Amino acid sequence: MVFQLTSRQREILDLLVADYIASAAPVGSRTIAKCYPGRLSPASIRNVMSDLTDMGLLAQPHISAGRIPTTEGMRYYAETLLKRRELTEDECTIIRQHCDGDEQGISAVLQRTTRMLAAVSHYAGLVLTPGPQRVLFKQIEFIRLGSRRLLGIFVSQDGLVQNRLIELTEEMTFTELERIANYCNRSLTGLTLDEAREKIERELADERADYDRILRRAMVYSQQVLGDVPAGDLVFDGELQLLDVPEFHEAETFRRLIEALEEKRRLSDVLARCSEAEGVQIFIGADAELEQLDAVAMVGAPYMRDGNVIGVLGVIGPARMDYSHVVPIVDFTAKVIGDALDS
Amino acid sequence: MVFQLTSRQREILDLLVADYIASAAPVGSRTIAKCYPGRLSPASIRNVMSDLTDMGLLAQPHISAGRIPTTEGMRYYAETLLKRRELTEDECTIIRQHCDGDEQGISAVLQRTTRMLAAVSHYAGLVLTPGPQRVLFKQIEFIRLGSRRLLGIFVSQDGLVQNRLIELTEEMTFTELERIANYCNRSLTGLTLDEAREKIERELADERADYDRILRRAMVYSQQVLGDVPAGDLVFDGELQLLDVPEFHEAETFRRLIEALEEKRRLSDVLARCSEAEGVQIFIGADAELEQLDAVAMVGAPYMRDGNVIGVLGVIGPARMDYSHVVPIVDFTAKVIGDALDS
DNA sequence: TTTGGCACTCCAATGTGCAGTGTGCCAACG
DNA sequence: CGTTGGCACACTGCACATTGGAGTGCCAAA
Repeated sequence: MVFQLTSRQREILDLLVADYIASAAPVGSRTIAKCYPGRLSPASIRNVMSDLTDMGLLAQPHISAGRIPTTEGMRYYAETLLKRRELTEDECTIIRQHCDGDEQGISAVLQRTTRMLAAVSHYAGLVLTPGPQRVLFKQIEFIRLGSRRLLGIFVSQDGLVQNRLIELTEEMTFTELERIANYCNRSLTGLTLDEAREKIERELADERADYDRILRRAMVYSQQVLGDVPAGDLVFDGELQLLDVPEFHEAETFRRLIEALEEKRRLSDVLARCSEAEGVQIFIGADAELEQLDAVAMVGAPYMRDGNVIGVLGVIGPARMDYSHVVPIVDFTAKVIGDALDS
Repeated sequence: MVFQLTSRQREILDLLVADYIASAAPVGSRTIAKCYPGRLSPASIRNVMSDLTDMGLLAQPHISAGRIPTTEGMRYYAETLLKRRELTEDECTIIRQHCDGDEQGISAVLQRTTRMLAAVSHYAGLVLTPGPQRVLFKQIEFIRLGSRRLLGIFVSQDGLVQNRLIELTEEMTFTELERIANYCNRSLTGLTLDEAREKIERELADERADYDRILRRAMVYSQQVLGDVPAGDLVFDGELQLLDVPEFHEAETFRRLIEALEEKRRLSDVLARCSEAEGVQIFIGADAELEQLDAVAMVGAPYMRDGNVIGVLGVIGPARMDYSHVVPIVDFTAKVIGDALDS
């Protein structure tokens, strides 16, 4: 829905939302009048507020209370009125420090980023790690742990490491293992995880490949290793900080929120939508297709490696979030992460 | 402190605590009288309760309310009066299923165990993984990721796998790497992690070892890999279930609890005490040296491998916990885990 | 179009009364 | 002497009424 608002309506909506974000309480006409630059009387402001209510941008909790923005109103605010605050030097430094990959692989970097997002925003931080379409196969190796045990190790191009124990039905010599690893590496290098899995499927289905018992093993083992890679995982941190937010003070509300977040499947859909867009996106309430979570909002941005979107990061908090603060944080973090990951 | 109670006093304390555990509310004399086998009048029971109050085993929230057990009273109950419930067949099966190592290494098993403990007890489950004195070195390997990058992989005897990326200052050939790995494995096998680290320290300090540049590298690299092993880590699960407990309903209380749990250092001390004892231990309130956590209790038991205690597992919940249920769960789980880990 | 005034609505805080539950003490009982 | 019933008293929790404050909507005047 597109709204055509007069400049006065916009101004008042802006002031009202700003006040609501700070106070979490319904805002009355007098409050607005006090800080209105044009010195309008409360009565005039009431008229405007009444119009905005009719349009569905504001609502009253009860007949004689102040107004609070509806989800629609918040969205209009976020899309049209929001003024970004500049980040301080300190904040930039903190973000850069935490995202700086100290060469310990992408998952460690992303984990630290999640924590940093939570700390800087004071809400919950989240990061969606690259999905199987994005993870690039680099190398697979097999280490003998005993006569009948293997450790399979997968390394992605960004340093994601995954290992899996494999129980053998028959012994394998060192040279056989070497041959297996070589074969896998030769035929899978450069593929995405999805493509690699598919290729393995095909080779296993292909009867002719049966001619070499060893190569067949190679496929079976790498299938096991690759099957375990938790690609597209959703990492959270700082959920506890949401307890400080009045909206989630009550045990039951907080619990429902956390449980909804745990249900990662659905959240992933939202994040997928986010990764198609460019730059920061704001999802508010029902927008996010998270039923019963209309008090919740998410600020997310895709992050890239070498020009391709590979994941999403962001912040989850109350719909009444301090967007002017959070948006630049998320935006900047996504950029920094991208730079850190670029090869 | 040792209390000498008459059998009547014991009986009444038992009934009172049992009722309090079920109701979470102060218990009056009439309530006790109703289910008292010897058919005493409320007045007589009041006398006994008054005595128990003087002894510090019971307390009154206010002058004319029922009694609730003090921490001291709970401890007496746990140590002297507690009758274990037998586990049902179902519960045994569930526990066995979840502890059954499907050969994916000790950390996966312990993680699943934590979750299971939380699910079965309806409180928070916790597991302290083996510390550096307990983890046995089995193998270390180095994989070339590029001309100047290594992946170091450490495998413990129980299948704990740890990997670390290592940035090289100069190239290494495949054979050099092989020599390094062989040297490490030869000199460290069978040691505990602590011993291995110490030995590496010593060799590095020893100037004579300088005669071989390669062997010196071996020590430096393995030091990096072993340094990363998160030994003695504390794993939690099901904290959210504590929100259902009336004691932790309020945001602030719950928050403090979780924060105290996160402060793992102090908790580890308690767990260390637990691992020195044999069988299930119950820590209630200040007992646990966790200030401001007098409403909290922990039921813990050490678990063993091949006869040696290597870690602790247990349940954290309200002091008013259903011990008769939780104690056998923790006890049985520790035994099952021990069996699963025995080689 | 803007403004001040006024009646009206509703919430939140406060006070009051009352029923319920529990204690402590005492005198009586076996 | 331990046990019991009775009684005065204490405190909570709930329902209910009262009040002050904040806010709206509408209207008439500027």
